[in-house]
Amino acid sequence: MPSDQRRIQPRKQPRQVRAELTRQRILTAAAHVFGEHGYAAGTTNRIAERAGISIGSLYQYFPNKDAILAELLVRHLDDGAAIAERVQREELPGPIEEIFRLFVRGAIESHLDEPRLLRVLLEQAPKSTDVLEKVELLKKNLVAYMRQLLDDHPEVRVADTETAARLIVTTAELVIHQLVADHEPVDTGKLENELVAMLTRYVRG
Amino acid sequence: MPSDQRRIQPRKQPRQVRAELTRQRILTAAAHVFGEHGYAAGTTNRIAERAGISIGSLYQYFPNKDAILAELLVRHLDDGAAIAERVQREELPGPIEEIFRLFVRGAIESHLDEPRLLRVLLEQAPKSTDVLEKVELLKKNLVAYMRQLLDDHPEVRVADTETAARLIVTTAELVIHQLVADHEPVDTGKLENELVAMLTRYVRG
DNA sequence: CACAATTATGAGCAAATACTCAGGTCTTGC
DNA sequence: GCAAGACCTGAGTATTTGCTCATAATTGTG
Repeated sequence: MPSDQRRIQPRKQPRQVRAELTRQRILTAAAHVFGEHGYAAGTTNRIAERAGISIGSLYQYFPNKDAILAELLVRHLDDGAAIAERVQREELPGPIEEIFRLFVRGAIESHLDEPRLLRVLLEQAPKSTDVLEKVELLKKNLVAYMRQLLDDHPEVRVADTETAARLIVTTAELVIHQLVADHEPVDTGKLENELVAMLTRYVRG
Repeated sequence: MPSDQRRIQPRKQPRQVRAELTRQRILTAAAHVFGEHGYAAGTTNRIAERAGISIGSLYQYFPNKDAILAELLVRHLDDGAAIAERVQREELPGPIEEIFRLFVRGAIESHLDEPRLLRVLLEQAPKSTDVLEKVELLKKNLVAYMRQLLDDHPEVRVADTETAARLIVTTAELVIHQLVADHEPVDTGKLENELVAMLTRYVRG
């Protein structure tokens, strides 16, 4: 007998084209609404209204409100993981500045559309065990990779590479989230340059 | 005729000792509850329960839920402003590293108790015009001061001091918020050292 | 002690909102 | 062209929660 996980799985797997289309509409609308109103004020009825469907349809594809936000978050995390892997797969004999630049640029790019949503995702996302683990895992991987990079690269001159790696990953993540979604957004080119400069000079000592 | 601002002012000014004591209890309880459950799930009934008073008493001193969180935020901002002023008033002919250290240490210290609350304050605080302006003002002052510092100090070698100042203030604020409240909190001494090192090396070029 | 002002109480109201379900409409396969 | 299943609808339900108000308890004052 299958375990009781009905509350997380969607009610129906879409089998017709219009169904998949409805699903997409819901997610797109949810991204907008959550980004605009935050999680609490982003009501399911508002999402359905924006998507141009009825509230009933929404609950045919998502068992509850959390599941919608969870799926948006998972998508973003998968994007981030893909970017990180891509960077890690490339050859990395060049100066550490170039490696930092690849990371920072990738991170900035993945935050350009829907910047407000992403802050909501990470700041107000319900602390449901499931997705939070995924967040932690991705971050731990990033920190671990960063630490190895610091350990191996000849240019690097910091003593505590563990703390340094954590600081670097945290800084890049937070600053990008904040400044991209800011009221008076910075020029992303400048942001990239300055952030890369800060990180590079830091590890060079 | 006085404008209709009854909804923001507390219902009563405390005139007896026990009243002021009740007010404090409410704020202390609210700090705990908001820090533990977040803003939305931090219900007024829960706050009253934790404070050991009735829900009615709570609404004798605060006109609504937002006002409680607003007062907590204002208190924190005033603390921050006081620290910033104190640092700015001191003589600053020394190396820029020492100035950064004063700032960073002050910021870390003011986040040591109730670190979770502070994240809630800045991340989920309702965007009520009133308090948000205070936040923006404090931040603008900090950025302005930092920029002047960068412009004047001989050690500094960054081209765009405006962007640099913004990056520095944002970085310090966010990283401290994040890492102090983290699941596996960093050693604050290490955090101070590494953060100061990063900022210093950045502006020295 | 009297009695007025201040403070405390908590059951309950009104509004918001996540979610259901009984019954429709559209698509598909034969 | 016609069932059968897939999809959609939206008024309504159950619950949560911010907040009120009539009443009671406590404190200050003469």
